[in-house]
Amino acid sequence: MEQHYSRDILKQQIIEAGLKATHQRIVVYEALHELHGHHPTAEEVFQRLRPVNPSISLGTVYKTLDSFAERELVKRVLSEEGGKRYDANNLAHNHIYCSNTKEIMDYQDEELEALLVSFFQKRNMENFEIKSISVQLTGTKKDPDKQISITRTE
Amino acid sequence: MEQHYSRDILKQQIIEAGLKATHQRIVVYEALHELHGHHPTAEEVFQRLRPVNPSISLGTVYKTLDSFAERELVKRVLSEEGGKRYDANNLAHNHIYCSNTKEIMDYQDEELEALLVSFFQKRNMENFEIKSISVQLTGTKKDPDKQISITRTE
DNA sequence: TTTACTGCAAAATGTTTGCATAAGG
DNA sequence: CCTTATGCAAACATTTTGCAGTAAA
Repeated sequence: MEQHYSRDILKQQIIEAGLKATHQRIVVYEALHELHGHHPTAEEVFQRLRPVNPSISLGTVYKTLDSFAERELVKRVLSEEGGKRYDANNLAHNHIYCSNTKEIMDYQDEELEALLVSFFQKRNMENFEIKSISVQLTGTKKDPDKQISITRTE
Repeated sequence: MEQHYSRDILKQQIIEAGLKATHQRIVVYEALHELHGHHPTAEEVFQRLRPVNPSISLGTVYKTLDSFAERELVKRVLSEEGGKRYDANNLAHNHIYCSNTKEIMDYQDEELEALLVSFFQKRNMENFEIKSISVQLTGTKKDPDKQISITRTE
């Protein structure tokens, strides 16, 4: 489940995005992978990094996340709560949001993607080029302490 | 296109939501209807109301929008930009987001809703009750000055 | 060596809170 | 009346900015 990314690989990706691979950027990027699916704010990334990197500054984390988002190394996550949240780029474009616990969970579903792509091919969007389609399920966990699981019935 | 809501009707809805229908709440609610589809922030609502209601305070607008959202009179709109945005409740759960102009446009599509509802009935969501499904199309307007139009081809 | 990035601190924004006064039911 | 909402100002939180010093390429 927890995937490992070596710093060398992360460094490479930062360089490929056209940015200098500073130590701060590498550890921010690493933290985003470790927190993948948790959609942290700049503050949360900063708090996670601080113990090990005492000299890092919050301003740098803000700037770093901004530049990552601009270069599409990470994506900004939609939020109703009104703070900027980030996630390491990945394939899951869909989110499940629990309005009780405020959790935002990633949700990947190939079949859903395919369905939507084919749906929007049949729609004629004049003057708009679709870059991505994402679905947000809002609702409530029946048992806040348990996980949500999704299986196909059919 | 621009739909009219009399203050009496708005007042009625506020009361039905279990809130006292103060003048401030009525004009905030009215502004949200007038700005429907524009997804304003508290600040934007405040600026709109100020000329006609010089005594209204920004704090009240914040509190009002909060209580409206809590009572589900209005909905909070998802944003990547990290500010709280609101909209009068309506049937369109889908948004089209232009990453160049930062516009968020409402998009209603019965057929899409039906497709998704039936899709998720076939998925077995353990421990989660879906309240609403919304689709976000991210992309770019080809001509920033023109409107986006959507037609069915098939 | 040159350019771009960092850290720091201050400023700018955005949002919430507490409380005395005012208004709704 | 009694309760709840308002306005105001202060507190708090979040994000951006400017700049001198530092590190990457």
